[in-house]
Amino acid sequence: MNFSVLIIPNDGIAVKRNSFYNFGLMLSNQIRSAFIDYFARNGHQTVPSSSLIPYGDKTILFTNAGMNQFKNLFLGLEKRDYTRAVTAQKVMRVSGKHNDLENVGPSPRHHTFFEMLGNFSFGDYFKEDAMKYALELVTKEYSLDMERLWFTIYRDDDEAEVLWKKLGVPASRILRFGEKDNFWQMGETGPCGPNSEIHYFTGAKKADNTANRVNSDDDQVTVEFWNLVFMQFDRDPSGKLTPLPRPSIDTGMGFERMCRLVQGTPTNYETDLFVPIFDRIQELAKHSNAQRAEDFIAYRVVADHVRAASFLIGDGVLPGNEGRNYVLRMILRRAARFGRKVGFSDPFLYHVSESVIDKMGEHYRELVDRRAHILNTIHQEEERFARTLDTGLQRLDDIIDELKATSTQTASIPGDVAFQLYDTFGLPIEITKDEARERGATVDEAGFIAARQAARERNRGGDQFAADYDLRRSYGEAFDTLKASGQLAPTGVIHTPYGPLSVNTTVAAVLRDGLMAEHAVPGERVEIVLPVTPFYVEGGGQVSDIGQITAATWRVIVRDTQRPAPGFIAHVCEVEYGEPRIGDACVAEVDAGRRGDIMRNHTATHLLQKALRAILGTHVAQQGSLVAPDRLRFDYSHNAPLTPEQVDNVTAMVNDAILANYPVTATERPYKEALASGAMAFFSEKYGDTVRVVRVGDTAGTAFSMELCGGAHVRQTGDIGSAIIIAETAIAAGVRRIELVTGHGALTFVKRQTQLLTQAAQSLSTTTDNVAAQTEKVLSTLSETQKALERAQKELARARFSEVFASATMVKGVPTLVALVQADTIDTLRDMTDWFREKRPTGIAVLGAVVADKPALVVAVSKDLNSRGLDAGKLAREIAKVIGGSGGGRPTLAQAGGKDSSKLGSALSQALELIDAWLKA
RNA sequence: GGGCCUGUAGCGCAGUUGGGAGCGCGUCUCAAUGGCAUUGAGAAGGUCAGGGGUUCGAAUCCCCUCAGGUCCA
Repeated sequence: MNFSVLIIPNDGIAVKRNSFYNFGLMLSNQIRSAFIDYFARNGHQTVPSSSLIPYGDKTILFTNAGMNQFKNLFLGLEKRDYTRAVTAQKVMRVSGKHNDLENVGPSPRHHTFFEMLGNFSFGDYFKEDAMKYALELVTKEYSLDMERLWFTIYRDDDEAEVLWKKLGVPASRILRFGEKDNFWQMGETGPCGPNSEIHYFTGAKKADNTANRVNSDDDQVTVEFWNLVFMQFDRDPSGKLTPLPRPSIDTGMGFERMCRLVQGTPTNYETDLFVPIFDRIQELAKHSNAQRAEDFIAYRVVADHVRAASFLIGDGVLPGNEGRNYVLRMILRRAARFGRKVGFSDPFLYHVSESVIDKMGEHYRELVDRRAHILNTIHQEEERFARTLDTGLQRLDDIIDELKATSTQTASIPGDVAFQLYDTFGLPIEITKDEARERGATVDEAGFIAARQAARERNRGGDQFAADYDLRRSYGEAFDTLKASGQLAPTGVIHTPYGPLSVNTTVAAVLRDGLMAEHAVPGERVEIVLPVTPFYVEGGGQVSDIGQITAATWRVIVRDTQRPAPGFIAHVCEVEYGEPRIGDACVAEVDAGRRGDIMRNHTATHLLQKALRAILGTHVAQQGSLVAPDRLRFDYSHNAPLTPEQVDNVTAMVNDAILANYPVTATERPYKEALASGAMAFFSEKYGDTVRVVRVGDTAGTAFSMELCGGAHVRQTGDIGSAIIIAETAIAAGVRRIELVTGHGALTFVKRQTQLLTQAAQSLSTTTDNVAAQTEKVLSTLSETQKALERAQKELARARFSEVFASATMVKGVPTLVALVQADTIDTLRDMTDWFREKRPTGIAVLGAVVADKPALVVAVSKDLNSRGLDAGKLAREIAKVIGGSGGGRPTLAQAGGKDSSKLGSALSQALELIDAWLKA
């Protein structure tokens, strides 16, 4: 190890400032597990980190806090069988009030990706216990010094002060701050409350351990590391706070900071989370220790960004040009850029990623499971960036050449040009500057910044997520009311999508835009809630069921099925006749034919995925899927088009599985056990503690396919009938899409293809077997005939031209041909002027013809006559006026067109007059 | 979601107030050589991404769509 420890002298307060390599301090993995174990011992359910891609939450780009996955619990929309939880949560923050990408690197404490340790109480314990746990963990487990701790509380939260004191915190260490620092809220409305932050003094001199360093942004001697949020109010749209019946706890501890504090390092980057990554970079760069110290900013940027990229890709994000895909591309390119700065010229980030996977893979298994995919994706993006730089630099070189050619002074690249290179061609300004410097040119940086500012202002977009929360809130209220009144079971709607497709039940509620209504009238669009429903709700790519609900006096058509909150299912209906009312007995029936088609396609999706992995390799991972009645669409990671053979092989494997008529079974199992048995789980899907495993294959032996899936499937693969791939396309870099039809869809497809083939055969007067050969024959005959025709037309035109050529005259000693000819195309006219030129190298030809019912003129003037002021373009323009059109062209050859064919003759005679007049002058 | 750039022969590309679709590489044929490398001559190959509009006339100007690139939210 070539890591040297920064020893800071201390003047007497107990402090640990040791290298973890030398003194066996806690390593990051131990620091993480100490947190989790501590809360697990205290009755908390250990919940795995959720994906960085937020599930079912369109208001955020990335998971940005530990509480994200519990949002519905805090909002009261969801219940789980535990009331205390502890997590180590993967978190991404790229932009926001406290975070700017530009800070990452220079700043000792900003990261894009980091981990958030948190304990949560959902209406279980509150302030006092949360504080007690926090203090005990920090002082006993992490052995931080009580003398160095500071506690901030919200201005009005007297209770917090009393409780901290009760736990032994001196009053002098409890500081009060306002909303900005110590009041937390999820959004404009909803749960909120005061919080209390714990800070730690890291300085060496006792005299510096003062209150004014707490929450001082420019001084990181005293750092905040844990925020305890006391969720105790609900804020309504008017801003009024009402106490929550069951207050909750949400805490977040910055893991990297805690590692820094426990390991006593000057910044997060000297902890064992980053040092192995730095070592790898140094090894790859072949840097000396001095170079490594010199380039610390680049090391930090590369390490941070590769960490973030590895985790993002591990959670299913691919580099792209919008949303979170763009963020991934941006950080990868920023890392590559900093890499170039310190001497890397070839792709290297994917090698750095190896060290990230090695370091973090023990806790985050997805990194190890998707190692090849992660490394591959990073490598590809590095190469793509290299190509972008190549074309950008080429363009820049051309610009510099031009500047140098047009000016004798030092070439200066205008700001807007530099900005265009960046904005349009992706060439970073730093690289533009470097290249310019090497070529002895400068860049107008102020102009660049101004251009970028102007572009930002142009680009102001609109807000999108406004109404979402209010709507969710009204559904939540309706849901609570229905459960309270007993119209729905305490767990919500009983969902039976895998059972019989028709059930007898009663209407629990009629909703209009999420609000409770008494009844509905014919033609109206409402949502009907039933205590039990067989309707499938869109999920896992499978579309919602449609169908009907019928009662003695009314019937509604179910157009869609939605789940506004977990356990709450609404049927979007159109009233056909009668007036549905709450309490009416009714029969809910799923459109069974359509559902059958959907199930065939869903099971076929599993077979397809298995076949693709078998034939293309295990890097094939689902990127998205649509299971509709008429077809299925399957997007997966793979970086090349399938060859026809591969398509054949995949089709054969899927159909063999269908013909094998494997049974399809679904079982509920604990998540971990399911994974251990080899079931495939997907990126960005959210799974509960128990999962449904869909297995295709005989009960004995290895399964053909096994996936976690909540969808509806056929009972035997034979039910699928047959499967046909109808399209194989690219949808993004590294992602391909297959469309496939089964059952009725396959029949329809084959029928259509057969019809087309039969029609083609009939048109060709041959049998279907001979269509290909016959087509080839007809095409070659056609092409020969066309050529023969062209030759004949040309000969005819030549013959006509010979006649016309005889009428050529001498005007003022210049051979001149002005004539009305027969020609089928303008090209023929032009050919004729060429033939004239062959015979009379010096001369003028003006030919007119009626082409496609319109008058056309071609004027040819030999080059030597141009110098005498004769211009074909001018002449064409002039005489075109006569036929009601206009024309133009080059000085030697021009053409004109018009509308009035009857005037062609007079146009030609005018041409003769003009030529005569011009030659005279 | 918005801005900008690009889309022309199998591949890489040029195409200038709108007026004759080209270049290089590759492919095929013939010839020189005993054969290959090579050289020479010739040929094939194009819905100018797609659709609509303006114009006598559109690869070129305008609008829409699609695909790729790129920046921003």
